[in-house]
Amino acid sequence: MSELPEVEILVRHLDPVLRGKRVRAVSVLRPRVIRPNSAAKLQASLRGAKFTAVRRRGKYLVFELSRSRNQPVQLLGHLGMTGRFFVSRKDQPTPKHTSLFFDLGPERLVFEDTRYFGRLTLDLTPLAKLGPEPLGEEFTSAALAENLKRSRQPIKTKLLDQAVVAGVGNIYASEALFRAGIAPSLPARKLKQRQIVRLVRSIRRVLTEAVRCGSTIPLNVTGPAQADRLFYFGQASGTSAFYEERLRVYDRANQPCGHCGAPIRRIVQAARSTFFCPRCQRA
DNA sequence: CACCATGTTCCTTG
DNA sequence: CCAAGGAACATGGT
Repeated sequence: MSELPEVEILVRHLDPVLRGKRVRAVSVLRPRVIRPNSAAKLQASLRGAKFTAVRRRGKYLVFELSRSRNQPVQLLGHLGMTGRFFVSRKDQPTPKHTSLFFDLGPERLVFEDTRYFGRLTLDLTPLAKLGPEPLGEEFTSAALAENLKRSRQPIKTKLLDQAVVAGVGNIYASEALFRAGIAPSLPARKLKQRQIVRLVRSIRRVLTEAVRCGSTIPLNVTGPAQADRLFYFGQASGTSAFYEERLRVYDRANQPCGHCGAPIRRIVQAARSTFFCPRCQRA
């Protein structure tokens, strides 16, 4: 969960379901998720507001609502590592690690998050710090080159910087570098122009394929609210294998590279796992 | 018990 | 001031 493609798919499901629904109340079970705003402030701002749209920016969900007299409110959501949003009937029990839920009348919008790294806030300043959308036209090789040219950081680490490109996480950073044939340890400023061009294309391709693949996965509705519209995906037994088959290097340490047969290696960079083919991605 | 995990922010160090 | 590294956040799986 929770790199750009997963958030994109979630947003596509949530948008038509939430549009027009009114927030009757907000129940905050874990006040820390609302940092830095207080729970009381969020409840006061959202009570009675109506969802008008749900969109995505980087890995953030942006909930747009309208209060009385058409006053717009925006709410920023981040899934962290394990966060999930889903809609279920009010008579269904909420899961164990529910951070918060919105009372929508007969239904609820539930924010479940096992590790509680996720966030929900009225503070929109995180959006201002994000770099270009990788699938938008502002993400060009010239823009990427500008961001890489002064950095000695390994390119893999640099791709995780949301100010460089918004939405790439640990899985797709490894995948994009594999497809571009670039060693993850290469210092960012050492990339040649043609490598940067290839990297931009690889990032776009990897993310686009993931969104397309996720869109075709039947939603996994196992769980406490089986009959309801739950937005789990890529998580359950059946769908997961299919979903992860597309990943060519991530979590494949010691398995043969699909291109050359050399064993995939796992290294640690900036305290995160990186997977790559030492033969297809030479330093 | 040890180590690992899809993310971000804050603190320290150079 | 900036870049880079590491801890912290919290819980569960292997």
